[in-house]
Amino acid sequence: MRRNTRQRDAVASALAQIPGFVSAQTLHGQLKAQGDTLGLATVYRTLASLVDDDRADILTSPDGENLYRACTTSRHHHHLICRTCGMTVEIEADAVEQWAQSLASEHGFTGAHHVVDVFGDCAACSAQPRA
Amino acid sequence: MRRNTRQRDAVASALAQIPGFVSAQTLHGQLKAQGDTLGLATVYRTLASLVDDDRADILTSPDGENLYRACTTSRHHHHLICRTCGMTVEIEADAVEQWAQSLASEHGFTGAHHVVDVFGDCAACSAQPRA
DNA sequence: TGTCTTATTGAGAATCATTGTCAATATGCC
DNA sequence: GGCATATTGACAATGATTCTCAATAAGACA
Ligand SMILES: [Zn+2]
Ligand SMILES: [Zn+2]
Ligand SMILES: [Zn+2]
Ligand SMILES: [Zn+2]
Repeated sequence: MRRNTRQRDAVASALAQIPGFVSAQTLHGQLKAQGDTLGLATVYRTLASLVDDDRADILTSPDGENLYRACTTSRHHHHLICRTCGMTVEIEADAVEQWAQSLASEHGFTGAHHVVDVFGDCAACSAQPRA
Repeated sequence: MRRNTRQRDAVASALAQIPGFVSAQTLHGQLKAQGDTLGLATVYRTLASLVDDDRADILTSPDGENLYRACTTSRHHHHLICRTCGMTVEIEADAVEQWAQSLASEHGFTGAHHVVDVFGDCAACSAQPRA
């Protein structure tokens, strides 16, 4: 049974207030900065459980860090991510799901998962001069 | 200037003989097993330079490891990867390319790149009992 | 409300891929 | 051959993530 704890709420609500993806480390830092005291390991565990419950998204940044984001929907979806400001658009694309599914089965693969993310510069960031 | 060394050749040819993606660690292990002596750091550096020269592909596995593969084509493509044995199928899917492209432009994104990889267990590995 | 079971926490150690250090070595150009 | 320097390798260092395990607290139940 999953118990409700102060820490779990703190992590979930902190995550919900952040517009883009954050790392566990950063989230932990922000929580501590605002007075919440909780262990880093707890943040990792809580984020993992949120992902497990489809209440958060996870993705690996180009430099190998795991980033998390509160899900607005629990349905499977993909992302369009601004590599400059981190702004994220959630994407649902049945065509891609079906493509991935049939691709895997055509080649005899089972238990297929897929990673489909699009990175670019959003309209706002495209208009800015280089950072 | 880039110099040709025994180690670079060893890494490049070892990589070329492997059908799928391998980690730097694994490749280093195989090289040592076949008698080549070279440092792990050298394998990392050489693989990075191969990627830099577009002579190798790199991707990050679901568990955060960097995997490398000798490029057979310089054309843009995706992969269907066995998470057990690393066997890889190269995929070209214009539909996905167009989808990603139009998705990005619909949302005002510029300079879009995408990550599209499918992981699963290949037919051979699916037939095996659990490792 | 009090008790009990056990999920959860937290501080720090441990893991593990990857990168940095730097003296020793080897390559390409003359 | 000789030189400048790119490269190597053994090892330390980094850094994110996970593990350990005793202490704590959530929730069920009486
Ligand atoms: Zn942006
Ligand atoms: Zn999908
Ligand atoms: Zn396989
Ligand atoms: Zn593509």
